[in-house]
Amino acid sequence: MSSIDHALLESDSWFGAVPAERRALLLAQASVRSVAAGTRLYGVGDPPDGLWAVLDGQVRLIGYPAVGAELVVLMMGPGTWFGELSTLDAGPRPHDAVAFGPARVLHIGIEAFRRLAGATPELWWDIALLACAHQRASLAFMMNTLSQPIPVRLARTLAGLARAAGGTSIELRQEDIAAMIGVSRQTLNKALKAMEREGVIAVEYARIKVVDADGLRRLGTG
Amino acid sequence: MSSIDHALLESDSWFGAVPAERRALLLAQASVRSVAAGTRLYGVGDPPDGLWAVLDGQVRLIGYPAVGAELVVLMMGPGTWFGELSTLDAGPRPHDAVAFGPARVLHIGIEAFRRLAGATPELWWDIALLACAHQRASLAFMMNTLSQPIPVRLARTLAGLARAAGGTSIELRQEDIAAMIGVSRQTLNKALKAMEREGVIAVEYARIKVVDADGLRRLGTG
DNA sequence: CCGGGATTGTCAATCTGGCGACATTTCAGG
DNA sequence: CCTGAAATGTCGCCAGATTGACAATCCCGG
Repeated sequence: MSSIDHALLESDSWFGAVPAERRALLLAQASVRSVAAGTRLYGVGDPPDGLWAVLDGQVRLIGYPAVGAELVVLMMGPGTWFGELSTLDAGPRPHDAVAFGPARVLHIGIEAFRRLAGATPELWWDIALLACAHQRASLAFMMNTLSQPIPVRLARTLAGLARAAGGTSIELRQEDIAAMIGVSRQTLNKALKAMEREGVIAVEYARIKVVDADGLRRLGTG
Repeated sequence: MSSIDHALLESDSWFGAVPAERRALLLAQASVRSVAAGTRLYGVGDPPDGLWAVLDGQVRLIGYPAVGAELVVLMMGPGTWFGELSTLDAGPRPHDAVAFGPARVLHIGIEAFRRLAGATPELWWDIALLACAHQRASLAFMMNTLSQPIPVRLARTLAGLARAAGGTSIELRQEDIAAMIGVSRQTLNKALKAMEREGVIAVEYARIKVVDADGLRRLGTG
């Protein structure tokens, strides 16, 4: 357990707001898993298996709007907690959680969580607030994506990805970014190139570097 | 208070699952409001003002993706509860709630709810489950809308509207339905006509009648 | 250091949906 | 029953996105 970076976890706006004694309860029950690239932590329809957090690497939440189609619902970087919805309402998982690249994750099994929450019901309250935060993020995502011109969607998505990655380097194929904002790879490439010409980002191989974060925010307010 | 239709409210999958004694607590604090068409019950950014339910008519949740643009997030018919997100996390309203047509709504003020929940903390649990249900609905909506061909989105939306209306008659202008699935009125009209030719629906003036509910489901599974 | 698979850059052809315009139909109110 | 406002049905045109194709570039493993 000594490998858990407490400062990182507390930097998360949700976990950081959970009182320290309950944070300790959760962490005491958590196990660290190192997973290979592409590992599916859970899948659509699975029964609840507890709470997760990203320690290193990135985890994607992926939905399936239709057979053969994928939609990246959310991309999560270190410090982010997820999996609270099924933990709360005991319903099936609404999406896949897949490790993008090798990752280290924190896992609290559903039985362990229920045991904890049985003794400390405030934990239910805590993850309800996590659910609220994710609900707001979902709504914001819908607003971002629907009926917005592509450059704006792209700017907002990149800003979010950069924040999730905790830096200025976004390690994603253009194809993945295209899927996130719902356009073809070719169209995305054109938009990226246009943004690069404005000096806001630098397009590299399987990577986008944010050169001018303020410029990105400005483009996202169009 | 005698004008509250208990059978209607209990038919809601969330409220119906709340234990009867807590349902009674909530209803005892609720006031009935009759509002004119277009009344805004609350708006984006407002502080929390409690829980609501639709008794008669319809209420739309509307977001604003950009200046001048509207997005109907959710359309709610009689029996539906809403407003739990801000009630739970005390954050600002993420969208407007607007009465479509004259409506009767149930309202439990935020102070009243907090007083109730102070004495009966299980109420927090209850509305957390409501939040979960809405989160799942949001995710489903995202799957429906993003990267789905128009006929599929239309079929799913109509199926949902028919269910919300509690029958086979959907009383909406084509312009409103178009806004819900994010297309122009003209495009929607074309899709409606195509669906009518397949014998699944009947298009009337400011109204859609579902003729073949099974056929609608089939089209929504494309 | 070199070859092959993966990723990106770019083009032309095609298609889809948005938009403006306008005729037609329906409804409500005098 | 008549009239005007609201809603629907249908054009054609156009901007922009998709698709398929292919060359160029990059990275990794042997």
